[in-house]
Amino acid sequence: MAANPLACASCPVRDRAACAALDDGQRGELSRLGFHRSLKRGDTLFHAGDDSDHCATLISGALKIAQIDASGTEHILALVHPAGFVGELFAPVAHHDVIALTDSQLCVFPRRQYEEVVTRFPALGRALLRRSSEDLFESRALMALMTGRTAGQRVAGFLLAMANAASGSPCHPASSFDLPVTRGEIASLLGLTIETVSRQLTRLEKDRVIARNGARGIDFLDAARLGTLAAG
Amino acid sequence: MAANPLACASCPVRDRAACAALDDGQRGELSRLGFHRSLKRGDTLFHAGDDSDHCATLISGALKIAQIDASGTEHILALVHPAGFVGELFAPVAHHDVIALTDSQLCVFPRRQYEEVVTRFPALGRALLRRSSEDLFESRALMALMTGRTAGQRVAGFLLAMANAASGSPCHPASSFDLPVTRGEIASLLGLTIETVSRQLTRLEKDRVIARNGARGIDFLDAARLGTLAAG
DNA sequence: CGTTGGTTTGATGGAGATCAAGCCTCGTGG
DNA sequence: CCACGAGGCTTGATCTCCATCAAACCAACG
Repeated sequence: MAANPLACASCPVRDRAACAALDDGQRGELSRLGFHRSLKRGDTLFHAGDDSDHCATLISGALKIAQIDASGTEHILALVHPAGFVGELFAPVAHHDVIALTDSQLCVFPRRQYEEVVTRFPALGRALLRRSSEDLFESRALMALMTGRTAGQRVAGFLLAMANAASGSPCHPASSFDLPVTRGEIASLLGLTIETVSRQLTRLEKDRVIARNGARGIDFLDAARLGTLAAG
Repeated sequence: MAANPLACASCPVRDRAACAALDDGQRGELSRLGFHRSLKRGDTLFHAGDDSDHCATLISGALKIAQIDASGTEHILALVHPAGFVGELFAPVAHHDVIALTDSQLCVFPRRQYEEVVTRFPALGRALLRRSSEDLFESRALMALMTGRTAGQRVAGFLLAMANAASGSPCHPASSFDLPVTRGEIASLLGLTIETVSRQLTRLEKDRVIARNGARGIDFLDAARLGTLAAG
């Protein structure tokens, strides 16, 4: 949780994150309020129920937004990729847990001061609205991915989504990448069990649609086929 | 699609919708851009793939946001209740269909002009951001409601959610209300089949947890029990 | 090494999908 | 006024996919 001065000039997400909507002077002002924070895999950034007094932009790594249900099982509601924004500006307390899936770097801001900047620089508000709309669209896409689809369709769709996320641009998905999540996390995202996810992956490998490098590495051998499998 | 002048003064959602963030003068300006529109059950407001050139606030009634998958089945991604906002301000084309579930009244605005007002009145942008965040939270709640839960839990949770929506305030849910949706629409929302939804409802009735008035009416006989059933 | 956390594989059972009738209820027209 | 039909709803019988239970495997690490 070291409080370094922010180095926006060399920030890898400087033109994709919400703060990209600001000009240099405005960004400079915002940067004086924030600080960098590093998380290791498994570290918790926000805890459900805590005061919602900070927000953050993800610079590198990956986060999960999750919830523990009444029976103690974790449900992953969303993944956050670099340039993503987390934190609730309107609720007094956090609704969900936000946890690092891999080692991650963030820009963290005190919520109060961030809100004050939002009101002073409406362009930032617009950028947040755009991000929020995109998150909403993504959440609905995930819902569509889960409902009324078989385990095979869900896993295929998930792999395609991760390929897009891995390359940063949806136009040309990566054909070889590492999953940032464990089998259990995939299962939680897709509403399946670990075993079913594992079986679907071995099946895809047997059918020569993908190859696996260790537990996390994925290579697409037949991306087109994967697409038709996902579409069902 | 009659173009009446908007009557904000008597609008039933005037202090809950996004435009509530504006003062009277600003709202007057916005109102000159919009027009009222009535939809009958089943009417389509926006069609997936069409140019996203309008947005709207729901005054009364109920809408569904839906998507047709590759196999031709409709998936309902969200319900919209009065004071809700629909339309995409950032995408060039609509991602989803927006269809009336019951006869509905809306305020419709040309997107271009609405955006222009948003930039001029940042308070409106903030209000939209707040709405969007709430929609996002609701979408995630629906995801949590669907994943890893049995059919009984989903239906119970759905009934509670509808009771809250029917009364407008989450603090005191209605104990007697009409569902705005058909069995098929419930099934689509919950990722179940019509038959399963029907069976769960008859089961709840047999167990004296609810009573049914015709096909759409629901009375809670034992709301507490319904809550424990939903929690699982 | 042994331990630990994640992953794979196998055997079994059950919740819910699917297939197939029958049943209300409302609106239309003879 | 009643017959009729069309949607929507309920109920039953069967089947299937995935959860569950159980055990072995693998790699990293102290």
